[in-house]
Amino acid sequence: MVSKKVRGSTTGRPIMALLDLLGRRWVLRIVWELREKPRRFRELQELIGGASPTIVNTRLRELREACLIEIDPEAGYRLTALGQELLKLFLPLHLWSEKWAKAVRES
Amino acid sequence: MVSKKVRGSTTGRPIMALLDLLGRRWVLRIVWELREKPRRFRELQELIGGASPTIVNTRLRELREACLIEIDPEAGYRLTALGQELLKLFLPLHLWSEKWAKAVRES
DNA sequence: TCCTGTTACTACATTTTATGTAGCGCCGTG
DNA sequence: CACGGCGCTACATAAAATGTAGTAACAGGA
Repeated sequence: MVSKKVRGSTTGRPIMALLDLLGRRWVLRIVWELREKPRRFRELQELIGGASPTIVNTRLRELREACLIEIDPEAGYRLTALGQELLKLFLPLHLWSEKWAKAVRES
Repeated sequence: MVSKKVRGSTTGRPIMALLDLLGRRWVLRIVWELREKPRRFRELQELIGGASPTIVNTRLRELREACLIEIDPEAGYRLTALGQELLKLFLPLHLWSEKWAKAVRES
């Protein structure tokens, strides 16, 4: 039973489960920080701004259960093929976020 | 001062502020549920699965401050032009989530 | 062998955030 | 003027995240 019941997603619709997973604190950030190369636990923790090890570990576990990241004992945590696909969908956010920040600042 | 200090995003980099905002509980879900048409407060609350009015209101305020949604007194809450752009970036997620769910199930 | 450092975590008390339920004030209809 | 729908707000309880400390495994050096 890999697709364990995720918080509030009782519909069974994948998009809801995904939005729920990605909407948890630090999850988007973790995936983002793994975009370049694998990272070790502590390195990752510092990159995302010093979240507690408790929650970092919890999220890493959830992401592993979701097949988005995996552990390479040689290199640390890295995105799976699936995780990389997801990241690709998110890359345009980087560019868009600049535009957004500008618009918000001017409002 | 619109770009108020968001949780943990001290870098000033827009992408970090954006990931932080979108990583808050219910935010992705709210944007998603506004994809088709404007929704009223209570309607939205039920669509996303019955989050408390307290938090729904908090998130709606944050999203308004981020210029992603706005209120139309006639119709309720709706995405701004900026919000719709963001949503467009997320639409591929819908299709991808099906593939992801399948892969996770088989793992 | 013992010391030191690095790794990935876990424990737990405190603080922050979300929930659940109730209810308020405003408006339009009958 | 009662009624229902609207967008909230109040507040006590419950859940989640933080901060700090510490554990256990492994590696290299004296």
